[in-house]
Amino acid sequence: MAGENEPGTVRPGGRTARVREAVLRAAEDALTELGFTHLDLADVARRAGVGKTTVYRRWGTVTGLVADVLLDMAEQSAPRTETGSLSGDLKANARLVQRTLTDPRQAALFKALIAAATGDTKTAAALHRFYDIRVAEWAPCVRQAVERGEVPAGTDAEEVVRAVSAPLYYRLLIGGGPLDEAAADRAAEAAEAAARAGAYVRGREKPA
Amino acid sequence: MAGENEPGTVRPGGRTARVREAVLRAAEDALTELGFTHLDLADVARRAGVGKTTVYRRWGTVTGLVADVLLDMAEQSAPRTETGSLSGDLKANARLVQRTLTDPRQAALFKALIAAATGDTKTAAALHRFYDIRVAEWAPCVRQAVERGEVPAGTDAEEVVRAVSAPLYYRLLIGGGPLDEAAADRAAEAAEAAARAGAYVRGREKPA
DNA sequence: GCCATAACGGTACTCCAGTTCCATTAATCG
DNA sequence: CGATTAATGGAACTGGAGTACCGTTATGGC
Repeated sequence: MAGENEPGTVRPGGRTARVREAVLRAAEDALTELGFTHLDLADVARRAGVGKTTVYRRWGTVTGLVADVLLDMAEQSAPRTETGSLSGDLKANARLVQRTLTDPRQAALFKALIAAATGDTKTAAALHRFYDIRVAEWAPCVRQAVERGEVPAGTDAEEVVRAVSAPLYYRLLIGGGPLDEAAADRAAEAAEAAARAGAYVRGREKPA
Repeated sequence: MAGENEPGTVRPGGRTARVREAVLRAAEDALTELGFTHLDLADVARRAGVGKTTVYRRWGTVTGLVADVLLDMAEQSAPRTETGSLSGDLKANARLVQRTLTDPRQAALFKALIAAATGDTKTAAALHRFYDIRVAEWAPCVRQAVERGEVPAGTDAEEVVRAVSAPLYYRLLIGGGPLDEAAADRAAEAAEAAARAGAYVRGREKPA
């Protein structure tokens, strides 16, 4: 995550790009294995087969490196499945999130990313961007439900998608209950029920 | 968070207790001001007016100290308000959480606590305990709603309370939208609508 | 293909988080 | 109140995270 005229901006090709790739991959591995707390930039450099001077010059701090990891992750997008019904789509989304947060390696990585974002504004912005993109990919299924009349007009599609994820992340980070398929299905059903009841209609004065 | 026969267990009175108090207060201040990332135990010792050797001996690591802060916070409980209706109670809860997470100092502290918990099992356990207690304090208002027939029998009261908080914490840590009263009210309404629809009934096979 | 220089990488250095050691203080038991 | 020793706290030490310096590599423009 280089600043204004930081190294890597004038000659971004060839070696510079290769170094970035290697360092970001190494950073993901290190975050997964060690977590945010025990991350050491010299260790990342070693894993990447790169001089530690380079890592310190281009990324500077652990949070700065994590911010760049997030920018990189935001580019690769995963396609969503389509089931035809709001219930089916939301459940598919919930299960995808649940599987991600249950996989030991991915769970560790996401925890590390979120922890890093709590301490640095730029990292937080990169995290928001990452999730905004992911949420936007799933929002269309809610808009289709609005068109089909399953859900009130004016419903905030993004907010419904976030409502599916929120309880699952709550368990991952805060509450710590089981993160199983039942939890995923409950999250999807709750979001759907709330959406049908009009809880996510934008700019109301009073509840329906 | 002393282990089996760590210092402080044989003679817990007098000075030892005073040191613990001073260190925990100083740790809260430091976490609030600097965040989890930049916390330094020597700095905490200085703030507490205590030898840094003592802090390292009794708490060892930053996450260890945070775990003890959480155990301490879990003891002091805040009473809830009662409005008589489920809608009113959940909204009161949502607004309380929203105000906490909006206050700059408290928000910083909670972010730091959650970030610390992502990296250490014991700290995570202490965090779960803290929130289990807070959730349990608010669960009765949902149980009363079940008795009044506002919500289906078999509804998991704790899960409803967690559902109110989840979207607010999602914004704080992950999504980053506005954390205002409208967001709080929406969270409360959504949880209520989902609860009425039976989304939080325990041990169902199929959705209602 | 050649030049100017952006970017990398090794080495040596600094500084402070975390440890070790031991003298001092005071909590608990009788 | 006095003895025992748990617990604290100062001071000196150590290792490694982060920095500075400078020679080497190879990118991008001509």
